[in-house]
Amino acid sequence: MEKDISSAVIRRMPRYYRYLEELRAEGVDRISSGDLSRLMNVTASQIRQDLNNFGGFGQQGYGYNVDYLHDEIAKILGLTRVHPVILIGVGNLGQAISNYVHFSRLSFEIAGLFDINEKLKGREVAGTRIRTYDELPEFLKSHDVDIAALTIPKQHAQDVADDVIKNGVHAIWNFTHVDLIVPDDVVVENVHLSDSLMQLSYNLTEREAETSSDEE
Amino acid sequence: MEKDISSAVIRRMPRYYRYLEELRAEGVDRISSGDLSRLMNVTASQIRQDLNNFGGFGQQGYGYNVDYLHDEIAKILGLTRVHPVILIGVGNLGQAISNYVHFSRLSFEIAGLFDINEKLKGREVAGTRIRTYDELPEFLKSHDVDIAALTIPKQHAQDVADDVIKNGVHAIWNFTHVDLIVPDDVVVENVHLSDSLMQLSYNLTEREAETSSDEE
DNA sequence: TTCTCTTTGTTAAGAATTTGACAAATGCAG
DNA sequence: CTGCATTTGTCAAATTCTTAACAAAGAGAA
Repeated sequence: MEKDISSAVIRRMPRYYRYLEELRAEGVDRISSGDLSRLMNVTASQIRQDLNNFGGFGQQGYGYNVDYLHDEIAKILGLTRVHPVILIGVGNLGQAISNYVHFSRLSFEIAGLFDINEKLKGREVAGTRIRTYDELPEFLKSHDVDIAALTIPKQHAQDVADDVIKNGVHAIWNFTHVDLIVPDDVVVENVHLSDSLMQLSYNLTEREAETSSDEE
Repeated sequence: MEKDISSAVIRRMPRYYRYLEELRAEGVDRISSGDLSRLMNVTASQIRQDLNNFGGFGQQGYGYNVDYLHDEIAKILGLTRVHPVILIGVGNLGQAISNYVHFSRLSFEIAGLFDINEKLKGREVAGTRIRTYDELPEFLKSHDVDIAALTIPKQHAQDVADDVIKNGVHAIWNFTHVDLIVPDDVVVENVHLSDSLMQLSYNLTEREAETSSDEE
């Protein structure tokens, strides 16, 4: 692409996409940045600025065509093709994520499930049978895999990351509570549930402090 | 507290906390912002700046005492008391989250589990029996609940949020794919898995574009 | 104790992000 | 077809966030 887009912008794109899906489902066929800004609770200026990083999708005096903008954002986000995902660690969270990926109408599909626990071998989750971890290298040689989701204890996280990277995976969806060290050409997206919960705890604690001191 | 702390700072605090836990577990008893910066891959300046929002926890010529700083951050994040959590929607994800909260060594405990599905009634997850959704108001009257985790289909999200708020809950951990509309005195923390996956997809797509064009 | 080295807290500069403003383009009513 | 109303794309100002720099404080060696 052209320029480097700021990560602040990228973080907001999926949200735009969600709202456009919603609007499309409701049969709305055009929307102005002003209306969208009221809906999403952001400034209209930010919406226009964000979208213009990728091109002029709107039209003066008209606004944005919902279908068109939706599809353009899908292209931007790389959702126009299906991304095969493997998931490693089929515990509670792993199963939940597998089902989530499997059933969501997103552009991702479960290509394989792996677990260190031999007892799980052969069992099916989200329509896919579980393989043992030692089948992983072989599997990655014969299958095109875009993303590895890591839902394993943090002790193994870095080792498993190293393994999948060594076998050609370039994107990791990391649910473990550690920050992975990876080469420059590998992208990592963290879902740190504990961090999220701690932030909530902070905000809750703040709220209580404010409420009790009767506000300023 | 004193001033309003920027949300950029708050987002980073749980990460500091994680690293301090790790250091403490390793028996390290002091650390300088410089060493921590190398470990965490952020600037030392940012670490000092961030911490100083809350007070001077370090000492010139010495650095920070790991135990002390750990405990101070725990206080800041509101982790020094146990937060009772109810969870609504005991599907795959709900069970995973329940177990996660139950087994993690964090300051949160599952106080109740609720599901609309009558068939689940009485079953146990993470050591807690599942109640039906209509027991919720009664339950909230007799129990002190800090946080409601929502792991339900997005169609019900806003209604359920309204219900728990009406019954006195002030913090929502939202796993649904919609943005909730809540009063000013209610805090919401979103875990939007789909957004996260889309960001990963974007970064992966970008990476591929860069690689194929042989870089600049 | 004294001197040197380390390291913080803090101020200020620099960078990035967000918001505001408006000219130019287009829609739409009459 | 004309003219007013709408709305974008973009430039500039304002704000927020990050990094750099350094004086002051204390650690630790001799």
